[in-house]
Amino acid sequence: MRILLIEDDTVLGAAVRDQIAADGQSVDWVTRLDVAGDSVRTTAFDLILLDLMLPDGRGIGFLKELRARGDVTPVIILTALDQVSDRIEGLNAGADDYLVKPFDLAELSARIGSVARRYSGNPNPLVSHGALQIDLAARSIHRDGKLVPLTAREWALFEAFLARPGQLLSKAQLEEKLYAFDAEVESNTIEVHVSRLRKKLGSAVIETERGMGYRLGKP
Amino acid sequence: MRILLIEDDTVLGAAVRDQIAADGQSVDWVTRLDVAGDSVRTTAFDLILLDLMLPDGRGIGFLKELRARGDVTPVIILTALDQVSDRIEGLNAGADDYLVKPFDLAELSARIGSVARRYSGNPNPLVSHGALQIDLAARSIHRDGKLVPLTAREWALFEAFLARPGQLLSKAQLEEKLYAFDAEVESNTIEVHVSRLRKKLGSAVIETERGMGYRLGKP
DNA sequence: CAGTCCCCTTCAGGCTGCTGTCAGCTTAAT
DNA sequence: ATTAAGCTGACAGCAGCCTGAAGGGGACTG
Repeated sequence: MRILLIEDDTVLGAAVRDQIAADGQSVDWVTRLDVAGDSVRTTAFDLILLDLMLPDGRGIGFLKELRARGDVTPVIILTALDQVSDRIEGLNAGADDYLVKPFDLAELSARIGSVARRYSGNPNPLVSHGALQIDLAARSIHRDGKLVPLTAREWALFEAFLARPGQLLSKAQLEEKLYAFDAEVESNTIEVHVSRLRKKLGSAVIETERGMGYRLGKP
Repeated sequence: MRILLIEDDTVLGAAVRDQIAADGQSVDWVTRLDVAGDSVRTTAFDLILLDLMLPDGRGIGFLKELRARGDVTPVIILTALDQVSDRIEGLNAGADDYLVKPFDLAELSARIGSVARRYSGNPNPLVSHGALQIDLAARSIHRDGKLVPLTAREWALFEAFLARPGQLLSKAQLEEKLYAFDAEVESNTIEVHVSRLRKKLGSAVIETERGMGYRLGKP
């Protein structure tokens, strides 16, 4: 597991680094937020330990920025005792846990293990298709890392395409998928939903075969 | 949990008592050390909140005496003396934690929970989700540091979401979780419980996917 | 055993926003 | 150029969802 330690206190920093190393994890230790910013952009860490009082700014801002970019790397805040509001603010800003200085190194290990375990839970299998990442179990689609919410009908339609990638599907077939036998649709409903899907997922995702039907485009 | 509050300041004492009561704990409030001495001899408390400056002596002495008798009830010191020497003396005398006046009541709740946890065996791992801090083992949730009591059904429901954060869960799936196979629910029970959860935990916690189900919102 | 309290379920009314429909426009094929 | 086929903005209706209120029932107390 790769851990980023952001801490300007050299004594505490060294102690934490050694403790983590003793646990068999690898540590990158930086003492400034700007350096940390570079690190998280170039390396995918599994966990970030963040001190709140640093020479070049407050850690809260760093954390908020991180989350604003959509980064969900777990963060444990290390904070001194008298920063009550900071701690609450930290958790609200998206921290996963906090430790109050001075903390026990064994407790640090425990917290790291806890967070790691929480996040190593088997994630759902992801299907990639071009810029789209599809989590079938969660029914979520990310486009360029951003969540794209689909409505029920849109999902049903998109699922039909995903089930037969590259295969031509006539409107009649699609209607059959979307509407249990009995229901009747007498208009261009499929066209409308395809249009809505393309607007959300990108126009290249579904291709039109004039007179024949639709098919899922190549990634 | 039974808590003994030893504090001679009537304003602060009342505030602390109310806060603890709001957290669902029971409080005994005394203003003198001799009364406190009687209390600890007749009642088994789970936690003692101890002011250091009292009309009939210093709290440190009381604490030392307590420990000398082999009493290991956790003690949190409340002190206006923001002095390192006092803190150290308090901790050396056997205190488990301390709060410097004026302190945040939410912080007090958190500390109480923390101490309680420490003495209930290992510290339980805390899961943070936005403004929520969730103790899965203790089945307790703190929102902005304040305890939010959940009923059995509410917890079962919330747990289902926590198990698969971000994943879409249909009402059918949730019903399966809440009601062992046999039971039948023929109404909008899930909706009602979701509604109650949102009222307690914040409306953004659970998101509705119309026609498909619910999912745990992003922190 | 009566009394009390609180949780759970059910129901009903109100609201939201998805969905199907249509009209007018664009594109492709002949 | 003509025509068929597909695209898309707009909109009304309604299914699905939310929530306050009420009643039943279980657990606890005196």
